[in-house]
Amino acid sequence: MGNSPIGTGGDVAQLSKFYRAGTWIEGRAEDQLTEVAGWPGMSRIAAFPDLHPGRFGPVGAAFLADRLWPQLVGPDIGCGMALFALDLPGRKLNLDRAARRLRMLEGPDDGADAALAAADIPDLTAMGLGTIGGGNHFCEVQEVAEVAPGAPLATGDLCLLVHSGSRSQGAGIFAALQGEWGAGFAPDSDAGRAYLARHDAAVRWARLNRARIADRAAQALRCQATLICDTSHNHLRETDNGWLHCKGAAEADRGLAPLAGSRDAASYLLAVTGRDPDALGALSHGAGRRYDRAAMHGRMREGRADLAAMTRNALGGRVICEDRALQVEESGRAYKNAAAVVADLAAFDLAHPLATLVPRITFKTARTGGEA
DNA sequence: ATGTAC
Repeated sequence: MGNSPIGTGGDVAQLSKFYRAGTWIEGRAEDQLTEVAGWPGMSRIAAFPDLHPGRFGPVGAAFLADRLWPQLVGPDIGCGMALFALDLPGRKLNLDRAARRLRMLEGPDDGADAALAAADIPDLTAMGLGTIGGGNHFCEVQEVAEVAPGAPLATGDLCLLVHSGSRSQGAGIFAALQGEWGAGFAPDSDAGRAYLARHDAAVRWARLNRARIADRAAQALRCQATLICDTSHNHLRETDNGWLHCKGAAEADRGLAPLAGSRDAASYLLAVTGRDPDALGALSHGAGRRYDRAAMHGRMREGRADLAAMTRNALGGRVICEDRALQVEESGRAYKNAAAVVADLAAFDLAHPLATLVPRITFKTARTGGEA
């Protein structure tokens, strides 16, 4: 199911859509799918319910090709979601005190150099390691609400969801290409090999970055963070059938995957089935944007009182986002309904919810650091 | 996405 080959010509990728008729998908995102399906050497595409328009192609899809397309990965190479269990019960969380302490994430990571040296990642520096960055990135303390049998978390537990990537490292790798990817890179070309090596390093750096952020957040909260799962959603890798590019599409080969909601809506821990080969081993990574950044400024009041109210989320939790534009652009209203995304994934038997994770403190950015 | 441009 879900297959809808487009066009009548021969050289068009097979497109599989994993969303149902009632799911909100922007027309421009589907136009982009059609466009990328016609790129040379593109064989199969899987599109997921968090699909939305992006700069070089749609976000929320996986693309199988005979060559490398760096623009389908984008500048934030290795960006992903990592979920950690905290050994701190939800009933012990003092929201205001914890929010104050988490402000230390704004500062530099004193352990970055040592962490990078231990990881032995070639040709990248520790600059920015352990920091969240901007845009849609965040570090969120969540409380487990509902759980399904087999969940590695229990109701009332706290966890940490970190969404971040390779910061200026991946952006530098992408920028160095200067847009000169032509009709993609042949994997065995000098340019292709050089990009792949740098890409792989950035993917490792980004995973390390999420672990550093979680360690720093746990330190701020006087507890320990234990990794549950970490899935990259901007990367490419070689498969038996070609080069798989994931853009806003999570790795679905790890049994588990986090799916981000928004600051106003629950995230999910998913059990991944891996049953449908047309999904190309990928999966939704979040709710997906409903409105682009510019549109959000036309949709929200931005007065002092309005912005002050945004320090609380819709569920009584806290939001630390002391950047005026980002506060509006990353409002919960900018995102689609994560529960509907999860329902679509379940309907196609791609993944099923194991735990519902309610946002308690969303940390984006602070103007000043936190208390010691 | 970006130690955020001219």
